[in-house]
Amino acid sequence: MNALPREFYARDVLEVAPDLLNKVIVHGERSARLVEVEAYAGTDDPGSHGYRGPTPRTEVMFGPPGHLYVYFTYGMHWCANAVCGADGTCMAVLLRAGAPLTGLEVMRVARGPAARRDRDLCSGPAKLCQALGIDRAVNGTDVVAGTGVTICDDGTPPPTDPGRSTRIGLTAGADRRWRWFVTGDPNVSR
DNA sequence: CCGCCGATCTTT
DNA sequence: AAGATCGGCGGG
Repeated sequence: MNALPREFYARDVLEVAPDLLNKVIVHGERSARLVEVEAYAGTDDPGSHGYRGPTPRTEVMFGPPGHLYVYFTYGMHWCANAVCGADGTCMAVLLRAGAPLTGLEVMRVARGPAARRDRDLCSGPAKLCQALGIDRAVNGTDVVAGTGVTICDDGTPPPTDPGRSTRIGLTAGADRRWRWFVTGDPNVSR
């Protein structure tokens, strides 16, 4: 299973986001197949953390593609994005949900008693990070290098006709249909 | 299954 | 003061 090359990410986020469906995110022995993503397009996008320009929090999104932008929200949750586009631009794909593949025992411990079923492990952006052990420690790390958090291609193609909708949980920029998901997958968030 | 509410703290 | 969320609880 090969890490996706840097060029994969060095494109417009609206091309990269649907292409990330069915790719595999790996962290140590834990892995999950991505089934739900959202695109965020920086300074043109009122829904993006980067809308008002770079800050200490968002500087990773303005950097080179193929890195992880991890942010903390609601006082308790981590969420992860794959940074896209050219260095200096601000584009990222929020990794919203995955189908657990390996390391399910470790994921269950990490997620705690709320995760009764397998589909409770990775079926949301903060659940995915908690299950995979993604937090501040891996913000800015390279997902191409093959060390640490890596996004891989195991040969499964993206769906030819993915589900599509507006993004979830936004007030600003809520009208853009920049969410893609694997239709019918039980791990897609609600 | 659905909807509401509180938790908790960083960022602006 | 609000936020790219989640889990528990109550009702249908």
